[in-house]
Amino acid sequence: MKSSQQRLDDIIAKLRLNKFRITPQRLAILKVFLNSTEHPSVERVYKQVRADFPTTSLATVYKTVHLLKEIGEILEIGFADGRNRYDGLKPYPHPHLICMKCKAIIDPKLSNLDHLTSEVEQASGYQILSHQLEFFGICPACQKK
Amino acid sequence: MKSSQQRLDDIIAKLRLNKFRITPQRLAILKVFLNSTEHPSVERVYKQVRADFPTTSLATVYKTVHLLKEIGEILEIGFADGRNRYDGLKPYPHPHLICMKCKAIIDPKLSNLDHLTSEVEQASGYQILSHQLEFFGICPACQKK
DNA sequence: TCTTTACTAAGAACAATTATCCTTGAACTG
DNA sequence: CAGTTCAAGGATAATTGTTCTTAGTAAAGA
Repeated sequence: MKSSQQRLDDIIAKLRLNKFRITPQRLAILKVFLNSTEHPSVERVYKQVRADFPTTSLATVYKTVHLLKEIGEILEIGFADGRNRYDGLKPYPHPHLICMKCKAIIDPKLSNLDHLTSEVEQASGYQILSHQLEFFGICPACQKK
Repeated sequence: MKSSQQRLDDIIAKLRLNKFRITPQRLAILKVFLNSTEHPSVERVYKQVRADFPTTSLATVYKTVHLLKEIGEILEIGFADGRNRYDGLKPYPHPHLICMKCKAIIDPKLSNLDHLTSEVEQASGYQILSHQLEFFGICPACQKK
């Protein structure tokens, strides 16, 4: 497991390489992602960043999220109602387990899905580039209520 | 495989049973779903229904979609950008294969996923109620271009 | 028939996201 | 270390997909 600091440095290098500027806002947003295990929403990131940079605008957060998504350093977890969430720790396709009550999102351990992907690829003729797998349920804490 | 007519009758019976009225608009919307293999969007359904009922409002389509979702007769396929699509032919969780270029959605053949679900359920303590699995790629037709 | 209730249409309202427009500042140049 | 330049930020308007509100209509029950 790469350290968070190492990862941050790598991303900064990648941004520089692609001629994107390293601004304090971008750094602040990036750090929120690299230190969150709870798959934050844009709103959540915005609030967190505002704590340190009170003048940051929501548009900047959206732009940065878009940028980070673009260079493949965060993963978007899409929802039907538009309340998207993001994963900055494992920015590659992997399953998520979502509590329908408290909206908590965790990463379940699960044997890998590569064989499924190639099964589908073979049968369909599609060239598969990515996938998304979500389980919806009730977490242990919410079950007790 | 149940016939489309049989399925329509069943849904009508279910609506009646739950004291929902059978209106011409609802029938028209329902028929669009039962005759579409292409996983239509709300907009698509709206256009189709307008052909027969030119005064129907978009809100009615949304409401009916919501209702049908509620009683479990259509499946919502959620997208991060809000362009949701629906499946009225197989209203239970099953994988989808989506072309990132032309947005076509098909149902790939795939061995079942129940073991995955129970694997996750065991490991996490969550009570899993549903899941969603999508593969993103390029369809054979779009690959040629 | 009268009454009640559910439903529809239309447009307003909403929330998440994106675009616009002007200003600022990161990073390259000399 | 300035000076310059263009990408990025801030504020806010616009857009998009969806839901709510209101008033009118039609169906079912008394």
